[in-house]
Amino acid sequence: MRSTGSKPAAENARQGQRHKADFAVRLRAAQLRPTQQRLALARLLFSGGDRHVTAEDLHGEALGAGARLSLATVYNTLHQFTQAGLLRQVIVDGDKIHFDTNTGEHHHFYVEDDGVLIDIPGSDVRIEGLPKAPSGKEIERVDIVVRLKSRS
Amino acid sequence: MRSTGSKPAAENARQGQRHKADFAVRLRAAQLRPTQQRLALARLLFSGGDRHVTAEDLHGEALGAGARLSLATVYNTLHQFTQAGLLRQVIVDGDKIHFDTNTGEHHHFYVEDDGVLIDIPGSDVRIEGLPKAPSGKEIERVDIVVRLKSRS
DNA sequence: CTGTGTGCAAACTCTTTGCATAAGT
DNA sequence: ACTTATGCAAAGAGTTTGCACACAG
Repeated sequence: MRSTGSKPAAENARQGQRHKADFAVRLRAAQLRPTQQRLALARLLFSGGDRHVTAEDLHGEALGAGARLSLATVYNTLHQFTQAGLLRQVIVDGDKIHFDTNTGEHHHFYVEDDGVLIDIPGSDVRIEGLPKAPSGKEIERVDIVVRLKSRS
Repeated sequence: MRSTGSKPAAENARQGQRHKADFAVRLRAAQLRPTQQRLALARLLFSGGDRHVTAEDLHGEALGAGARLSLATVYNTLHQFTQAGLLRQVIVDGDKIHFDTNTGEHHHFYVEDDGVLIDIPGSDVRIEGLPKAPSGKEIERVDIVVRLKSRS
């Protein structure tokens, strides 16, 4: 992971107000009204580095941060964000859907014991010998999940 | 089914019944009693080539084939088979668990439109540049899922 | 016989949905 | 004002579980 689109700290520091506005602009660009709930979730999701959350995680976090929203809204919002390309879903277990703020090409370690996801930069990994898609189909995405267990 | 009396091992050697006996032996090796239901499912799963099924699929198939068993038993059996190493789970969508009769190293195409899985032989594929597992963890398995969509 | 497996239905988890209310523009 | 989101609670899908009965050894 190099200089991939990360903004220099200077730009962020330039204008204190800009942060909030950024999220609003970003939401608007996705044709989503910047409501309080969506802004709160966007702030939690996109303020720091890349994150992996489940709906429940994020709901709890939002409540803890003082936001007032329902789990249903979190689900709705996560799906809207996903559809808008701000998030991506990661399927690793049958139980929960994980949402990933890193929408670039990359893969995952999955720690089965505690359900934690860890990014593997896509640039590091090369896959060879993959057959091409059956006729009539095209490859939408290639996901690699490296399942980890604690060493005993 | 047929003889209510004792089934001497000699019957296993009988040619005509060899198939069935094979399944019974296989189940027994996994410390699973070869009950009617388990035999019926084993027959459906392992008679032909490799298969991918969901619990509901298999239940419907079994009923269609004249077996009399409940969905709960199918779930129980699939998990027992999985634990015994006869099957393996494939997680590709959050909705259903797919069970794969191919327990060897291989990967999958996943056709998102209709939920169909297609094997990719593991021998064909090579992955390079994968970071090694974080300390304290070890790699249990590497799964590749190639998601396909219909070309428009 | 004795213990294990099965069936049934209820319980459970995660996720989605419908509709009245609230908020955004 | 007019439109779009939200909250709530109920519904929904897939899967699991508890217990009485049935079957395999």
